[in-house]
Amino acid sequence: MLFAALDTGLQAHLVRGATERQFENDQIIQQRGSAADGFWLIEEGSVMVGQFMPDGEFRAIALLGPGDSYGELAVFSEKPRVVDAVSRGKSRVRFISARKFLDALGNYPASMRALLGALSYQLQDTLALLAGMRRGTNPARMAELLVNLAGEQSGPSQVDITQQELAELLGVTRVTANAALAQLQQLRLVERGYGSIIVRDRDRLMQFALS
Amino acid sequence: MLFAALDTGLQAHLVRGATERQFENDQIIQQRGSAADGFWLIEEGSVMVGQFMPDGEFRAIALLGPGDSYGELAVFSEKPRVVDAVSRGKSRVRFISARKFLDALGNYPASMRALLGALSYQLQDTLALLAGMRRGTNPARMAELLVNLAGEQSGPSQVDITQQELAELLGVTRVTANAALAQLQQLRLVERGYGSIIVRDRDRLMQFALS
DNA sequence: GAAAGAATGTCAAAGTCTTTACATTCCGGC
DNA sequence: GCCGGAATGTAAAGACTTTGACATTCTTTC
Repeated sequence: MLFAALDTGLQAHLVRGATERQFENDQIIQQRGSAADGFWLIEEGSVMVGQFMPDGEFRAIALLGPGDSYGELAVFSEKPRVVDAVSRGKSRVRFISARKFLDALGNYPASMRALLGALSYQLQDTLALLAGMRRGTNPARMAELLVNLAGEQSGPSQVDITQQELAELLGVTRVTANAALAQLQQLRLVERGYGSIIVRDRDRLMQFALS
Repeated sequence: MLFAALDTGLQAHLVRGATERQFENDQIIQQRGSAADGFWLIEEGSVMVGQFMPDGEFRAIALLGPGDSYGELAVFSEKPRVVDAVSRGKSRVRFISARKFLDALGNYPASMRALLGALSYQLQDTLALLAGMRRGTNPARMAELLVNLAGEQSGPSQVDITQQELAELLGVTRVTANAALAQLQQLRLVERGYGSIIVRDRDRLMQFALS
């Protein structure tokens, strides 16, 4: 995330001057097409970023949690926002205004360089994702997604997410997501729960994703 | 492209100090995983950027032409390159070394800010593409691709590209690409040629892509 | 603890894409 | 002008995904 790339002094300065806001479940935080007057920093809860299609379908891009930021891109590019953001459950976020941010950034040239690096890294990552998108079977893509969601720890861990949300992140239907999970469960890599997935063996799951 | 975002004085300075190189058809210009010691600026010909999959299949990401640059991302992020680049026909490119570039960039703070903007814009664009690409029928995705390739002019225009290359850009087989083109042709939106596609009506094609 | 809502499990039909294969058409070089 | 390689056109079988539908299980809320 980009906010994390900033100088810690700058981070603290921005957080101090930022207003806090709360959002309820399914409440829309930012809408596609709106002007970019700032960006958000998640303090508590989680936010789903994606696009609502004309037919009402939601295509998710990322699931963000505490410490993650979003909406900076539109600030830098000075273009309207291209994604919608929806609160997932209750969430508490800080809004950092564009003007304040850009003004302060001028005093931290090193952070500007760091931002360039972080942005480039993320674009590289996204381009690689774009190329590899249709590669691999659905269970393999699901495995990769779960590895990312499970985080760093190598032991068993629980990911609180519905199959519908997993399907939206993969861009498939719930039926397909369920079938993929069933296959991973048969291999004893994960276990399906109600509103959660337990990752039994992160290492083997990652290996499966690459096959 | 990012190079175009730089100050014209800086552009000229970089081009002067850059070595020129020629590549033959299908020659590999940069390989995934290699270190980023600089970036390329296309002067003549065109370059296909993408990834070679383990099974030898090529998954294309973008088709670049004269004036376009690539390879800057790895320079900024200081990570290995994530994409392969292959010359399409003969091409002439300039190699701009990373050290020279980063040194010079320090003297142009405004260009640094412009780069942030350009990078953000491109990441926004790619993210939107990622969300949109995941679904939509193949003819619609083909229509969108052709609109991008055809460029700005609204009259009929010819795109010199094979169906195999179009298929690689979409991530489908040639059979599917051909079927999609056939459907677009039936609607009189495009015309299939030998090694080229004629875009008959760019506006209606764009409209079709969004349906 | 009963009811309502949310989430999961499953099935079958319909549609789409890939794979494999082969025929045809176009273009450049001799 | 002919020939060979490159590119396109097409067909059929098989695999996978979506759609629509319905049953079941789990959780929360009165």
